[in-house]
Amino acid sequence: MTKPALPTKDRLIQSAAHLFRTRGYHGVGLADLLTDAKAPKGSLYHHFPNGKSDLAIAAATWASDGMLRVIAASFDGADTFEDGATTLCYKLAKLFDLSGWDTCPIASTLFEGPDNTRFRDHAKHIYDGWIAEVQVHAARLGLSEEEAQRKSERVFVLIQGGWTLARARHSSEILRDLRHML
Amino acid sequence: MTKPALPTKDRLIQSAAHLFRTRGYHGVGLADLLTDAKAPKGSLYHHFPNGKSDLAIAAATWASDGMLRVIAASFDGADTFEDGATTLCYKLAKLFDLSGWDTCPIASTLFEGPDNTRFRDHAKHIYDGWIAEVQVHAARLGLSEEEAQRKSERVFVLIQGGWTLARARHSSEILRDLRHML
Amino acid sequence: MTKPALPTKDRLIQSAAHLFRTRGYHGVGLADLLTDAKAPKGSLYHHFPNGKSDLAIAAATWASDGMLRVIAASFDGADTFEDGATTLCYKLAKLFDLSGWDTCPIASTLFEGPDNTRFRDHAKHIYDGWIAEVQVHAARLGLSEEEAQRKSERVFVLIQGGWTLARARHSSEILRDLRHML
Amino acid sequence: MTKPALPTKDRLIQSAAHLFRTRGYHGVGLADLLTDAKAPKGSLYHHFPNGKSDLAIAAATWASDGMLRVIAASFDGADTFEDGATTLCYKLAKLFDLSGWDTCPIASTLFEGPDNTRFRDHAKHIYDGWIAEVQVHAARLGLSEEEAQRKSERVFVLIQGGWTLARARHSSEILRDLRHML
DNA sequence: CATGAATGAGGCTTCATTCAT
DNA sequence: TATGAATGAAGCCTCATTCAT
Repeated sequence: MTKPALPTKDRLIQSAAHLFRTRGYHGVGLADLLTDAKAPKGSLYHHFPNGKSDLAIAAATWASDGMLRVIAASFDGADTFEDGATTLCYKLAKLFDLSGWDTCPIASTLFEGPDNTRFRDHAKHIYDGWIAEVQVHAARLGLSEEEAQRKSERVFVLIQGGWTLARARHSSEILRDLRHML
Repeated sequence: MTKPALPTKDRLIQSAAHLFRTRGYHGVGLADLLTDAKAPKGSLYHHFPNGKSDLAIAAATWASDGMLRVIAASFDGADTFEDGATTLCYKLAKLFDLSGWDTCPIASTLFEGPDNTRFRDHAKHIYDGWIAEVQVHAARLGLSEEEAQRKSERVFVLIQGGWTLARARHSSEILRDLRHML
Repeated sequence: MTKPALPTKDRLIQSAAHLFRTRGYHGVGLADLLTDAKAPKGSLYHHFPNGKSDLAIAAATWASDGMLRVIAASFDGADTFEDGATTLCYKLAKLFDLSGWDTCPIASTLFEGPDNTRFRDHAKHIYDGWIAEVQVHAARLGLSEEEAQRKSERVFVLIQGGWTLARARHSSEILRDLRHML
Repeated sequence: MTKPALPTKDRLIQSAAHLFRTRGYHGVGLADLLTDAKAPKGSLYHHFPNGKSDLAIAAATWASDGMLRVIAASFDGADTFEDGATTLCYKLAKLFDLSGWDTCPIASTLFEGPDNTRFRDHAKHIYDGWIAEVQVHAARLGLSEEEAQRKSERVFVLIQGGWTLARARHSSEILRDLRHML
C-alpha cells in the first residue's frame, strides 16, 4: 500500500486528459476513467460535483496549460518569430510521435459535451489563450501589433489543421512541414 | 400516407451525417438516428448489417461527396488557383453559417469510432480524395506538379484549422480570412 | 427451460404490485424488481418506456382491479348494504393476514412517485373507482342516491384508516371491527 | 452571520419531519435534508449516531408531539366528545390546507424504513399514544371506559382514512365531513 | 463537540445489437 | 425485403455512511 505520487484529483484529471484526447468525450466511460486513474469509485463526484462534465473542463484546462508551456519553451530561446514557430512545430510533432497526441486535446474533450454552451465557451477561452501567448512572443520579437495578431492566428490554424491530417495519416510529417506554410 | 421523398436507406445516411457532424459518433444514439430519419426500428440492420459503424462509414462517404462537389464548383469557373481557393473558403463559410456545420463532418464521424483502424483508414482515404481533387484543379490552372501538391495540402490544412476555430468562436469570419493565408 | 406461466410484462406488473405495496415506491430498486419477476435485465424498458414510473402506474391499476373484484364479490350475494360492507371488511382482513397486504397498495405505490401530478391523478382516479363501485351496490340494495354516496365514501375512509392501524399493530382485528363503525 | 433561531439538531429534526412527510422516508436523501436544515455536512452523525434511521425516529416523535397538542387543544374547551372531535377534524383540515400535510406524518416516515421492526414498533407506540390521548378526553367528558375506547379508535381510523382521501383529492373537504361519521 | 473529505454500493436509464416473424 | 419485440452490458449519477481531524 504505497502512497501514489499524485493525489486522486490530479490522477483523475490526467487520466481524463489522456483518455478524452484519444477517444473523445463520449467515447470514454467513467469506469475506464476510474480504472485508469486507480481512483475509488465514489471519489469522482467528491472532487467534481458535476461529474464528467466538470472533469472534462478541468482536463481541458490542464492540457491547455501544457500547451502554453510548450509554446513558451519554443519561443523563449528564439531569435526570430519564424524560428520560434518552427521550433513549436517540431516540438508538437515530437509529442505526437511520443505520446500519440491524436489530435488537439481541447477539441476532443470539449466539442461534444452535453452542455455545449459551457464547453464551447471554455474551448474559445483556451484557444484565445494560445493565440495570445503566441502573439506576445511575436510582439517581443519585433512584429507590429497587427502582424503579430495575424501571424499568431495563422500559427493556430495551421497547427489545428496539421493535427487533423497527422492523425488521419498516422504520421507527424505534416506537422514538421507546417513551417513552410508560415 | 404520402410517400417520403427519399428511401429509408438514404434518409438514414443523411440523418447520420447530420447528427454525427453535430454531436460526434458516440454522442448519437441509434434511437436519435431512427427518430430523425423517421425510419422503422428494425430497418437499420437490414440496410447496414454491421450497424452503427457501417452507417458511419456511409455517412462520411456521403458527406465527402458533398465536399468534393463544393471543391469542384469553386474551382470550375476560376481563372487562377488563388481565385478558386478563395471561392472555396467563401462557400464553406456560407455553409457553416447556414447549416451549422460545426466542424469537419469526417472528423466528428470517424475519429472516435470503436474500430479505429477501419475508421481512420477511411478518413485518410477521404482526406486524400479532397486533396487530390484540389490538386487536379491546381495542375489544370498552371501550377507545377510539386507546387500543386504543396498548395493543395496547404488548402486542406487551413480549412481544417479554420473549421476548428470557427466552431469555437461560433463565427465564420476566420474561414473567409483563410484566403490571406494561401 | 420451461416456459413461465405468465408473460414477462405481467410478471413485472405483479412483482411490482407486491413489492411496492410492501416497501413503497422508493423502497424498491429495479434490481429487486427484476429478480423477483425473473425478468431479463433489458426487458423493463421494452415493456414500460418510461421505466419505473410507468410500471408503478400499471401495478397500481392491476392492484385496483383486484380490489374492485373483491368489492364486487362482497356485495354480489348480499341482502343489505351492511351485509355487503361487513363481508368486504372480513375479506380484506383475510387478505391482510394471508398475503401481508401491509397497507393500501395504491397509497404505497403512488404517493411518493417522482411525477407527483401524474401519480396523484391516477390515485384519485382509482379511489373514485372504488367508491363508485361501492356506490353502485348501495343503490342496488335500496339506498337513496344521497345516502349511497355518503355511505360508500364512509366505507372507503374506514378501510383506509383500518389498513393503517392494522399495519401498525400487525393485526387484522381492527379491519374486522370496522363493521361496527358503519 | 446571525445566529439561527434553533440549534442544528432541532433544525434537522424539523426538516426531516417536513421532508419525510412530503416525500416518504426513501424519497428523501441526506443531501436534501442537510440543505433544507442548513446543517453542516458532517453534523448529522454527531447528533444521530445511527444516521437516517435515528433521525426518522426523532422526526416522527416530534411530529407526534405536535399532533398530541392539536388533540389536546381540540378537546380542552369542548363540552361534549362530539364537539371535541369535530373541532379536531376542523383543525386538521386547516393544517392540511395551510402546510400541505400530505398525509399522516408517521406513516410516511416510518412505514418504509429499512429496519421495519423498530420503525413499526415506534409507529404503533405513537398511534397508541394518539388514541390514548383522545380516550382520556372521552372519559373526562363522560363516556364509559368501553365507549371511550371504541370512540377514540374510531376517531383515529377516520382521520387516517380522511388524510388519504384528502391527499388524493387535494382537498380538505373530506376531513371536515368526518364529523358526520362520528 | 463538530466537521467535511472520502468511499463503494446501488440508483435508474440508455445503449447497440440479435432474433423471430 | 423488412420489421419491432426482446435483451444484457454499460452508461452516468446519488446514496448513506465512515473516518481523520
